[in-house]
Amino acid sequence: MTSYITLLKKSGLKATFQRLHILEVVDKYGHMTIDEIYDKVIKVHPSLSVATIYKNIIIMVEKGVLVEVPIMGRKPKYELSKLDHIHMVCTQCGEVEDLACTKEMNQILETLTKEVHFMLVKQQFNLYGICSHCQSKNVVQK
Amino acid sequence: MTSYITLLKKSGLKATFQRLHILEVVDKYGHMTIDEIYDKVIKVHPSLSVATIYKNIIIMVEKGVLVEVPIMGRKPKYELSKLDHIHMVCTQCGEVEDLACTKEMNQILETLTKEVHFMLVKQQFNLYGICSHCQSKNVVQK
DNA sequence: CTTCATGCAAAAAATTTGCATTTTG
DNA sequence: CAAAATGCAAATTTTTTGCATGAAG
Repeated sequence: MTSYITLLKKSGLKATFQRLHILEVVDKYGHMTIDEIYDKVIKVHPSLSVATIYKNIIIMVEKGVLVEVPIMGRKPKYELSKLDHIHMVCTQCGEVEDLACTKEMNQILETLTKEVHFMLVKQQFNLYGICSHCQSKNVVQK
Repeated sequence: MTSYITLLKKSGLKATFQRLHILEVVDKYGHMTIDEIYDKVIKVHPSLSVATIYKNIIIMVEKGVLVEVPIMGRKPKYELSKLDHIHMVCTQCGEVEDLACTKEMNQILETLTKEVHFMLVKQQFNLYGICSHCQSKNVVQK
């Protein structure tokens, strides 16, 4: 908790309970949509208003505390800022899992973008498929 | 034009003027948001309704004719289906350019996902940065 | 005690739906 | 012709805004 406070203050934001709860929930679940965050936070803080969620997500993304993870065919999710990594999106259950980027990949991308004079700042990789959990569920059901 | 007709019919969709215009516009500009598509198509087909745009984007994505390209902090764009490739998104002008995937990258991803038992079906890579065009504009302005 | 954040309600924007009419194959 | 698609208007859903009140530093 105390680390979230530091994080917010470093970013020039006041450490309100609403923000702390949002960060806690996002951290705990890894990747969440706005309404998933709202549903979770309202349980521990029933007076929370949707407007506050929206305002906070927006400002925390602006300040770099959160990162928006856009996903094909679904609502975007949000995660805590961390080193660039790969997202494995399960097209069945919608869950997102992280995978570390390899050094080789980063080098390849650096080379490729340099060739076309694109000033690379950030990368987002989404892999779509079926997660191991859904795969085993599918086998059982058949 | 005639190839779009074939494409639609192969996908089990009737080749209406509305759909042909949508495909033409998306093909011409590469990557477009729903309202960009609407704005362009309405010029050649003024009676077009927004509902038709939505219905068609949805069904053409379902049928695999179009692909949704989700983008951090912006509305999703749509493109014609083609081999997986990398998107370079300019954070300044919002334009999206394509970059071919390399064989090495695909192999790395295959290995990585196999390790964690993720059944990989499709990939989407977004690189965010400043396109060469905006870079030169920026220099001039300073 | 000043600045910033919240919550509420209203407004605006984006998307979806139902249905009568038209178009396509 | 039958099936599918369109256009319109209304209904939902999602997001944004303004402002009075309350909390944080």
